[in-house]
Amino acid sequence: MNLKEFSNLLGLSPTTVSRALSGYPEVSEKTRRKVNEAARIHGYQPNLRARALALGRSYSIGHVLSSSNGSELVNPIFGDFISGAAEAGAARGYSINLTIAEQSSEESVFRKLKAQGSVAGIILQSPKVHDQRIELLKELGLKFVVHGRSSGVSIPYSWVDVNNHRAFEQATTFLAHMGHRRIGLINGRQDFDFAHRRLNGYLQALHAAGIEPHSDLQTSGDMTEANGYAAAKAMLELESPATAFLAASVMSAIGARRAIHDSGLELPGDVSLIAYDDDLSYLSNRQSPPIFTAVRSSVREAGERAVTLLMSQIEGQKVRNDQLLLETELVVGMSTGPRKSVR
Amino acid sequence: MNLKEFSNLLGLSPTTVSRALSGYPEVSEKTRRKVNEAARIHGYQPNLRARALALGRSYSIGHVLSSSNGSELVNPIFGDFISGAAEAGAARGYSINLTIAEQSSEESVFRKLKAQGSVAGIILQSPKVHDQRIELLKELGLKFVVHGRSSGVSIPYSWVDVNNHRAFEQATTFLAHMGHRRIGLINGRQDFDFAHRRLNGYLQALHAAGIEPHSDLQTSGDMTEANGYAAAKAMLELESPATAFLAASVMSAIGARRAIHDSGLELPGDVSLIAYDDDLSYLSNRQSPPIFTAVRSSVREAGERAVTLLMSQIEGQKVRNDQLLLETELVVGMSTGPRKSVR
DNA sequence: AAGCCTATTCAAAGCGTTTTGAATTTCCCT
DNA sequence: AGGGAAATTCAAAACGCTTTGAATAGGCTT
Repeated sequence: MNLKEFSNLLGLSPTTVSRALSGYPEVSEKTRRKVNEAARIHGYQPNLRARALALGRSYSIGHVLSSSNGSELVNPIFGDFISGAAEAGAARGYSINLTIAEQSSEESVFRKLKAQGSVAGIILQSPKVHDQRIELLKELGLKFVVHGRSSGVSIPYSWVDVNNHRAFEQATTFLAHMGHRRIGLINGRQDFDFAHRRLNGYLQALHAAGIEPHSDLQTSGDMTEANGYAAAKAMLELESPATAFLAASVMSAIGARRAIHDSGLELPGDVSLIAYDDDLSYLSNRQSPPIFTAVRSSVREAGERAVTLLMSQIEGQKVRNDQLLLETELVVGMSTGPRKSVR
Repeated sequence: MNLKEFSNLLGLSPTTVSRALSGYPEVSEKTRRKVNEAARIHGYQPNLRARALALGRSYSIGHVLSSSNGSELVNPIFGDFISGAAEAGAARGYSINLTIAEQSSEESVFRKLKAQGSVAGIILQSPKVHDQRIELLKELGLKFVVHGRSSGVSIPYSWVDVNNHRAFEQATTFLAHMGHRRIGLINGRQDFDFAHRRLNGYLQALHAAGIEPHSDLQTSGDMTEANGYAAAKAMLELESPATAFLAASVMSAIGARRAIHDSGLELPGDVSLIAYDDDLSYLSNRQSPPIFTAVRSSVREAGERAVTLLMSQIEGQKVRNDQLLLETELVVGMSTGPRKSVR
């Protein structure tokens, strides 16, 4: 059923019906009630495609997954992030439009999104260091919010990020205070901006504690269980092995834990371990006490915040460059303890 | 730039230009080349909203996440599944339209999707036993494919599913052949159909091996690390403890592994463990030998297959009820071994 | 070169909304 | 009762595309 049919049914003009449904003031209370009632009964809903065309805007938020020739891994935080984003969007009648693109064709996908007018705005996730996409989106005039920041990009843009620097500085300091001096960093991939910032936080804390950084004690790679295992294993087999670890995700922490057990060591008796905890719903570290001592920030919340920021940009008239820095919370769990004196 | 402007630029009518771009035969090769060239140069792309309206159909595939009052966990397989789905969709110019709804309002979301004509079809995930949504979608006349099946739904519908029954039967039999008779099942939530089928496969294998099932050795719950831990822990503390486990996901298997270590036992020396492996990209069990012995089927592939099936339903004229049963592969890894004679 | 058929191109209508500007109704005051 | 302002309602245009049915150009045949 379309608007014309529906308004005929009521003996009203399409104009009035449309206005009644959209809550415009120039329609009498009586007819508004009548219209709403009838809409409910007959199940009439304006066709979204026509509406989008007439209004010249779309009610969806774009998100482009990058597949980089199929080999790249799906971001483990994607599910929680997008669920938060979808929730915040749904509250204002927006849905998420998901596309996938190889890295090489990502630019053309953005251009297409712009030309086709299929999205009202875009959420950009996991930016690299000096991420090209930010400049591209600005240039295209698309509204967007970045989840994370990109060092080296100088133009202003909206973002929501966690204070990764501070989180890792704090975690490192915590370990140093417990007497650890051989602290292994199991970081995410170096080309991602957040990993870059985490490394800096780690280094700064080491410096403050008067500890010499060692390249043997720093690795980076995909945040998988397997990589966490391999990294920790290697650092435990050093001549002067690590006595504590800092893992960039609970997943790598789990791998590190396996390496520790495999080496016949105990957690936290022999070795300490702090994880960065995205508070993923399927990987909860919220029991009390938490399994892992962790610096925690909910990625689901970040998704909500990012979309909320995007909304205000879409619905407001002028381009804004809002920025939101979320702080992590240090939760002490069962994976850290003082350094064993003898080893 | 819109079609009218663009065609003026070329000195052609909108009709011809539109046809040239869509590859219709009644336009000369020469003008087609000219049009395509110009489109490339000026970056013209037909507005998708207008196109969708004119064509009366949309180029997106709906997926409704259920949030059930915020407490429900994001499905851990969601990321990989949707990435596969998006990839298969992108190949044919479709994108994924993501909405979130509380369980109570899910029905109205589907109705809205239908009335607003915003999607060409729907992917339904993780059906419950006797899932109401299937009948609803049929009734609404929406095209859809279910990832999984729903026992108790008798009307025909399209689905892509893994042979969960056979997978768990096979895994259980494998353990039984190694001498295990106290095999603990750490299952997913019982209301999900797949968990139901897995239980049946497990029971059937026990029966075939002449092993009496025991309710102490069967748990079900969210497939998290924490639940895997708790379940395994409890089964190891029984008077006559489990000597082997069957975990419904790698995540719960990781929890079970922690429980095993916590109890001072060795894997696979003292206890064996088989996981159901969705082949998630961030939770890879693909090293050789694999960490866990597992029954494996890629959920990413399932996403691709589901969308492919949906496409043929959308683009074909008649409603089809295609069904695709994927088999799992048993991979032997480092977590299983013969039952220890003494214990 | 005229005539006819086919290959191209075009003008206009339609998709289902929203919105502008005009027309109508209602209400109140004198 | 008549007039004017305010409150409602309406007809028609617009959004940017696709497609129908008509018109024109082009190519062959005689």
